[in-house]
Amino acid sequence: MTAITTAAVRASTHRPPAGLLAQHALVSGSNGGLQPAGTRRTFARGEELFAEGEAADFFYKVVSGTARVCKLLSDGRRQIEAFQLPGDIFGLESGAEHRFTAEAVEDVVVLAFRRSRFASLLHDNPAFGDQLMSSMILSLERAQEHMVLLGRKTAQEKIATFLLDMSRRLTKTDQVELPMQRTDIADHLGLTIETVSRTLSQMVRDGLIRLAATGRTIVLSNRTGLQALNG
Amino acid sequence: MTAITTAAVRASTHRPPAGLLAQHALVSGSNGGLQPAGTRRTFARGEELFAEGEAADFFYKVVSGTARVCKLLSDGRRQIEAFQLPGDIFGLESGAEHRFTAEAVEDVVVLAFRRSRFASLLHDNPAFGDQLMSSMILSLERAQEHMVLLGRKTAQEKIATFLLDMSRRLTKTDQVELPMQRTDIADHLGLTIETVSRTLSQMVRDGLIRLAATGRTIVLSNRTGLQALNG
DNA sequence: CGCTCTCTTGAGCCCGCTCAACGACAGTGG
DNA sequence: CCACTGTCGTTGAGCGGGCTCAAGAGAGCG
Repeated sequence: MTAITTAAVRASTHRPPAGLLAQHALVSGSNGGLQPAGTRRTFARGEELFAEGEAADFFYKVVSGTARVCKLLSDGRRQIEAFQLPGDIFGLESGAEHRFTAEAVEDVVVLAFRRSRFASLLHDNPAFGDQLMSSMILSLERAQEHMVLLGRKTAQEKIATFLLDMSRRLTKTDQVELPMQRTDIADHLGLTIETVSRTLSQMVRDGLIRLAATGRTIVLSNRTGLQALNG
Repeated sequence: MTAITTAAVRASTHRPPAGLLAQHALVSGSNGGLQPAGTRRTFARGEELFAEGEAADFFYKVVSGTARVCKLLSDGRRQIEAFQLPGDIFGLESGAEHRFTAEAVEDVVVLAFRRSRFASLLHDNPAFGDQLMSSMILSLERAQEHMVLLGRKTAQEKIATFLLDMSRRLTKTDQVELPMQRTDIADHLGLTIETVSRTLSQMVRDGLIRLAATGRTIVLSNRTGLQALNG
């Protein structure tokens, strides 16, 4: 049981999907032991998991699919703080309300955990507490890296970093099936959709990547070249 | 020391207490014996607390002064992820090494905690673990807000947000004594030093702020106007 | 087939950057 | 006391990367 929990911790760090499968087994296996069971919930593409200002009664762990956590400014400008992929934990707040909105980028299955039992979870189940702490640290590190990207990288560097990151988190191969559309990428990288599109086209011309007809499947044909743009 | 710790946690929380924050009462209500003692260390202006790539044996809590946590790109571009003010906890990593550099913006006094005792701290002292978890969540929330700023706000909005934030965290009055120089502000907000300077000058002309001769002391003479620029 | 949604491409503009000069101090040494 | 020097902040002139506005091309679907 302890070993299973440990595997779950690993799944939330930069690890291969292997750990992920173990965790699915864990959830469905419901041993009623050390791992607190969340409630399984499914959201369709575009659906809202929670909205800014709502009571933050739950936090979430992605089982499958992709969610985006974002914030809107008063005039409609949007920043996507992160894409939440399988294994990621998100939606844990210090205050009573969610300060960001979470939506399904594509159909997504999550485990929902009641925050009101947060303290008792931590105290009764140190292993789960460790997992949560690791997850928070990981989220913070991702956010820190992303601030460097947003504050100091050029459009080309932003896209290169994004593609390499998606490859690492999604497939670890040179072929990446992006779950999100260009608008989401733009709002994640602090660009406009036109700049994202133009930059990708330029990368094709430069032989760095290849684009499938739909535009969602991207082949990283020159990983070294992309890494050189990483900063 | 316990008094400092408790006040610091409160000062760094910008939300009304909710379920999670019940633990703060635990911390403040606990006797001094439960709070693990860190090692007090002092750094002079410009000194390095730790560098990117160094072993992350310690994490820190600011007692007085200001530190900056930053990252350099290969060509010298710099992003300051955060300014650490009294009460803030930083330098906790998921890996073995620090992924960012921390330096003293002005003379700074910190408490250093050994990370190797991290797990035992958490288990032997749940209150301290709660405080750490709250601190991580707070850091993450700050990082998220900052991503909105970096990705989607104009120079004027960035400066306005920064000034209001510094006022809230430092003095809570309309007169702010900035501990950092223009270069640091620029690298924090994803701007150049010239743009920071020009924007501040324009704000003076617009009657939003007043600048002392040295430039470090800023009076927020029109807080409402600044808040309108906040996004 | 028409409709919608998504993505791409073009043309021109503007905000913030680059390059450069200058001013205000604080130390420091003669 | 002033001259010299380094650091920090301000201001100006001009440029360019990414944005805005606009049109068009595919793909999916009824």
